[in-house]
Amino acid sequence: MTDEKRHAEEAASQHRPRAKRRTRQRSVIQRVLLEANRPLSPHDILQAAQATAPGLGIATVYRAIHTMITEGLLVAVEIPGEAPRYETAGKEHHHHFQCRTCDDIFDIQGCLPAIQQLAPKGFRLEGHQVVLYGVCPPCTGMPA
Amino acid sequence: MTDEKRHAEEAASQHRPRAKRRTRQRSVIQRVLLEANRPLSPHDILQAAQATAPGLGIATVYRAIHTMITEGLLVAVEIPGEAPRYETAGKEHHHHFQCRTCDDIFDIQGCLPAIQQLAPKGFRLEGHQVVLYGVCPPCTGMPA
DNA sequence: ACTTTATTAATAAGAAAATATCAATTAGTC
DNA sequence: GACTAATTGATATTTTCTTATTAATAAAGT
Repeated sequence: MTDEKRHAEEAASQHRPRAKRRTRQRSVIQRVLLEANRPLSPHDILQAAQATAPGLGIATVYRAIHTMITEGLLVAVEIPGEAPRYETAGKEHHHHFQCRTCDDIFDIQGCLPAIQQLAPKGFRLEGHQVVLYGVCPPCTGMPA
Repeated sequence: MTDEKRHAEEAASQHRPRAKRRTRQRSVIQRVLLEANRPLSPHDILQAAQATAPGLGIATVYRAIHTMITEGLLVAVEIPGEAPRYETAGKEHHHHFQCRTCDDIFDIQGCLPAIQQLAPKGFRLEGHQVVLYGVCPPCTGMPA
């Protein structure tokens, strides 16, 4: 009856999972995102993380992304016509730049308060997003 | 030999297709886009056009979109996290508003020249896009 | 070290958008 | 009105991205 009793207790304790484990894969993924300091796609993350964690699978990347979003560590960055990227949460309001050569996304500081004036009468403005397009420093031939 | 001669002529004339036909379906699709005066998704177009052209298929909508883009009558409008919409070409530079209630996209007149200052040093700025989010007049309870 | 079970890697499956296929239809021409 | 080929409608297929499955692995507690 020991098993049954334990099961009953677990059920009573609202199906509490043992605990979140701190795995090597998840640590590597987190570090990759912190060091990149710009939005990365799941594939970007996989590529970068595999340097430190060989054999890492794409499913694990997606699972880690979901977990980290739930924990408030990551936010999704949506760029027109592109699959979502992800970057570390907590940054102050900012926008993004997409390089037309390498397709990478970069953070852009600053905003335009005047943007509040663009909404026509009758439209309730709740938020906005600015995306700049062009060529990033590396792709223009600059060292870094 | 009449047939062979005609074929030869056609081949010589660079495989010229007989002509673009002005079909009922394509006319209806074009009218829908003109009257909407805002970006529509292929599904939006299908829905609206079926009122006038019962039995219209989604494939025809996609084909018409491609044709019209090639002819310079339409342009694609990409909104973050959304499938592309399409609107009539030739409008002057403008941006878009997405309603968080109905997901519809609306044209927004005006722009922000100061946006040119947002690109950091080293980034070659070639274009930009602004998307406003909020609630459109109909969804706020306004008649129209 | 041993046990438990959350986590992983590999891959199948799913979801959504767009395209290809093909017999039937129809616009444009004679 | 008849003819020819572009076009259509219905549907299968492809493509891309994401999630589910499952046996094997490996954290964390004892």
